[in-house]
Amino acid sequence: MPRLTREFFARYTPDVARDLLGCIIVRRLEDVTLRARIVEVEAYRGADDPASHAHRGLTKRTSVMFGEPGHAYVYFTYGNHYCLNLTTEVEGAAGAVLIRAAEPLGGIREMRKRRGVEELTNLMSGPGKLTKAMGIDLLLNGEDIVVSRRLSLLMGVTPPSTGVSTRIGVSDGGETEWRYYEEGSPFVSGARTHNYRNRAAGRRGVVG
DNA sequence: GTTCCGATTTTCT
DNA sequence: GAAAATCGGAACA
Repeated sequence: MPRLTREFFARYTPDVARDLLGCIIVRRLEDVTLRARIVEVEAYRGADDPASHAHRGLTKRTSVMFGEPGHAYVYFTYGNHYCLNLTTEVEGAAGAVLIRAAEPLGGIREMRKRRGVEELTNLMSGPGKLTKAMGIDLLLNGEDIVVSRRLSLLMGVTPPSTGVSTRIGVSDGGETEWRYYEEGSPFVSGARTHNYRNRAAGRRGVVG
């Protein structure tokens, strides 16, 4: 399978986000290689996007979002978790796609060990879980995933049915529907542990 | 320098 | 259903 190119990421962020569904994340560790198929993402842009870290302009933290497309933007949040994003848009314009959930494909034993849980659908069904399962932390912030050996993305097959909804966990995201997920996938965040129907099911486009 | 709070997960009631 | 865990970045003084 071909590796995703610089050009793939140098586009309108929501388009990149949607196209990332089905693509494969490859994480090479010292003695194991972990592979997972992306099933849920969210798009974040710049000044026009109040939910984005880059909304208030360029800072030390968000500089990666403004830089060359095709790099990893990793940040630490809630004092406990890391989140993996892939930068988009041409250099100088802010943009990134948050990888929210994936389907484990390879190195599952290692992922279980890192997560401390057995269930496949609970291994990477959330942005914090995903980074923990794949051993992704701030050391990978800024990594060029177009050429990196430690972290790379492979072209995949777009899911037959893609769901769309508002973004999760953002306080000021408005009605912007920039969350994309593989419809019906048990590996999507909240598919088992939460119950969207109790919250804002309609706004999230998740029914049943 | 100080304060506030988050693109979350887990655990307890 | 609610809250704790836990820390760095960004904003304000």
